[in-house]
Amino acid sequence: MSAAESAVETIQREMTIFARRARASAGRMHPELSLVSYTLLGHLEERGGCRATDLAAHYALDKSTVSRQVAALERAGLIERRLDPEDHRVQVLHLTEAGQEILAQVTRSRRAAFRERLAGWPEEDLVRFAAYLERYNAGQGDPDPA
Amino acid sequence: MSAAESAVETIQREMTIFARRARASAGRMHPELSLVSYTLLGHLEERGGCRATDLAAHYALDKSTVSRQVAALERAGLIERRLDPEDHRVQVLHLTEAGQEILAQVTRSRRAAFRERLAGWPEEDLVRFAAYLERYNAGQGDPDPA
DNA sequence: TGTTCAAGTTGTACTATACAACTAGAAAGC
DNA sequence: GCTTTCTAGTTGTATAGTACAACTTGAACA
Repeated sequence: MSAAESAVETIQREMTIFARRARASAGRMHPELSLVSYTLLGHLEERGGCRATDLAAHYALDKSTVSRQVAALERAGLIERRLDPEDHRVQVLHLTEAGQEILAQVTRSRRAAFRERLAGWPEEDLVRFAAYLERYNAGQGDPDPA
Repeated sequence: MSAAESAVETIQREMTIFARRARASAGRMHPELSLVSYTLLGHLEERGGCRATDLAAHYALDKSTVSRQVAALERAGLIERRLDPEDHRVQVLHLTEAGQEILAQVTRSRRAAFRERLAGWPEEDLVRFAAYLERYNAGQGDPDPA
């Protein structure tokens, strides 16, 4: 096997290991916000509000799944729906203040965990690793072969 | 923010994106074997058989979860249980021939997907990316801060 | 105006998971 | 040697996340 084939093999194995562990540990670490909820809130913050359909398309989730997630986040007081005056089918979702706070808190906690995990890495390696991950995720084709 | 902090931020974000996508696409691509089943079969192959309790410990799963996974894999004819003659509480799990075939087939399919995803990467980058992932996953402390 | 399209919700089902209660067998203490 | 305690595994129950299909409501188009 060439060095390139062997490296692809390793990348597959390690990405799989990571994917398998990720959700469970995310749930243990942040019981107040699942990985999906966290992602959706983050998207809302980044975009400054969007529609449920946009979330579904962007994250390749069924609209019914998003609908229930959104309902739960609204029940929890983390987001609010605003009817689009232009089109009454559309609800534009926005973070509430509570939602912004929880999001910031979980982000801090996740960032601290990653920082600790990556402590001792030389800056040069961190930068390169980050670039590789971005390049991997930006790849075209199937969204993820994991 | 320093370059290192910014890189940690990116690593967190990209690992999260990957983790979120991984399971769904794994299910779509390999409906015959979930990510967990694939991992368990792989472990059995690597070890040449082991106990359900070992699987639970190694993958931080509840023993009841493993018990049901194992039952499903046995129903599907992919593994078999052998009672340990030394200790009648213990069942040693082994891949069947069918299990070996399915595992090999899914491994090939996954490897092809990764190879395609990583097509065009220079060998040097593949090798470095692989090394970073191994280093990340081997890190001590919390199993995964995702 | 009526047909078709789009946004969301709800009913239903399935998978993965955990925790708790249980059974069966092994080991240890007295 | 009997009883208590530990270990391996199963089963009952509950929850989260997900998809698909059927439906409702509103918009757009021909």
